[in-house]
Amino acid sequence: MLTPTPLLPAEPDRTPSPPAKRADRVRARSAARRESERLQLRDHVLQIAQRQLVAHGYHRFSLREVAEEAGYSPTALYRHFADRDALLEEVCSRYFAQFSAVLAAADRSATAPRARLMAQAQAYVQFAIDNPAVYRLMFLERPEMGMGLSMEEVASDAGFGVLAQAVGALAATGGIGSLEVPQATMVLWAGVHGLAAMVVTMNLLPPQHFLAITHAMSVTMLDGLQHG
Amino acid sequence: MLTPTPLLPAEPDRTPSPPAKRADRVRARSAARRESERLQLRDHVLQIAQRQLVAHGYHRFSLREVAEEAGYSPTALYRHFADRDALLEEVCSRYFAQFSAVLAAADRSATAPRARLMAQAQAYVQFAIDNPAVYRLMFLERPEMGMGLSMEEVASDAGFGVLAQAVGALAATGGIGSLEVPQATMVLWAGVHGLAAMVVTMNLLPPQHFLAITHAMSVTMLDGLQHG
DNA sequence: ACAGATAAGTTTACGGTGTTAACATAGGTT
DNA sequence: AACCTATGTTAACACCGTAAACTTATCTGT
Repeated sequence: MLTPTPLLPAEPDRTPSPPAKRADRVRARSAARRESERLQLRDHVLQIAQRQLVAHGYHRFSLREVAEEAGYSPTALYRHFADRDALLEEVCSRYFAQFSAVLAAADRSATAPRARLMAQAQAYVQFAIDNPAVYRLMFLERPEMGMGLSMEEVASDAGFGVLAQAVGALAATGGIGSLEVPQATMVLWAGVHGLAAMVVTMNLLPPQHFLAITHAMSVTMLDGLQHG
Repeated sequence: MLTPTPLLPAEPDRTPSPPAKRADRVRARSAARRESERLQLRDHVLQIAQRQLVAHGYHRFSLREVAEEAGYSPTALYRHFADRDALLEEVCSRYFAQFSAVLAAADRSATAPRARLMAQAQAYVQFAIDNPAVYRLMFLERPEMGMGLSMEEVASDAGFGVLAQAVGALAATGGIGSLEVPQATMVLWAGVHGLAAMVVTMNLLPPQHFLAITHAMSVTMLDGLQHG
């Protein structure tokens, strides 16, 4: 009379494992399923947000429109993201992974430190050309980014590890003159960042011109570091 | 019976100038007064917009709030400005004048081309540090800026005339190696623009650090140009 | 001098945004 | 069976930029 599931034979102790664990297992599996559903939904929403960001551009991005395309009411998204900014932050972090992968690939395309840095610069600006709205979101529209780091912390951040490492390699060959590695890293980063910012915010020149200028800037800076 | 102003003695032909001009004069003066009032109002609104822009930052800037502080209904501003963007555009253009004055002053603070460019770079980043919201508005939030110019047009634009001229002077002393003046100008501009963009969008380092990096970047680029 | 045009301001209203609060409900837990 | 929690919903709030209609003062032509 204590059997709680009268419809099923209950089949007690089919496995010799410690008793009363079966319920725990289904419970765990159900929890896992719910969790996976939750993640799947998050992923779905994030994919849509991502699509709309690149499609409509940064300024037109709207939480309500994401919700509509996802088939939810606007407020439903608040169960999964704190607010609009948090959602964009997540989109951001996904692209950060992709971005650093692109830079790493460019870095691997050459062996000499100088060539590695040239390739990275080219890939950096190319990424901005390919993903203007995303680059804008990642680097131009997040006032809370960083918030008082030291230069070393910035230069050795995960996103710029590839850059800092290549600069370190260049330094080992005596290629950065009197500057320290963090300073040189910041200078190089700021340089390409300036070009990328121009690409994504003002369209005064066609993209391939920017790639040419990127080349000119890279050789200029690398030459300058060497003689500093 | 043709005298149009009966309340006044009319005092005909007090001056030997051609007759029937008096009415025209008061009309002209009244028109001038109206025009001046209009300009004064525009100026008033623009000053408030300017203040709110630097006070609340770019993202919080609101046309309605400007109207309220100015003592008008929100829609009243539409008699004087086409829309919100036009208003910001005017604020922008005022700062452009100030900005290029700052750069020109820095340029005059030295005589050697290289020193002039160093001073300009420092003043450039300093301006961004002093007016982050304004710099953002001027260079980061105007997608319609430029719209397909040639590199020569950009480099010789009024705002960058000082820069381009100094680069020209540097070129005359053989200081920019194999690059053309427009390319070298763009490279230098993009470099400081990258630093300025970092200053106004992410606060990862205290401002004086950015000035130090600006110095490092300037010498690096100028050295690099010389050996290119 | 008077009628009409013009300019500058108002109120009202529309469609959009992000976000909060109150409610509904299905699922798992006890 | 009762309860709780997670996940949705709808309704509502406070903004935003902007268009349309209306009011009113000023200037203008006859």
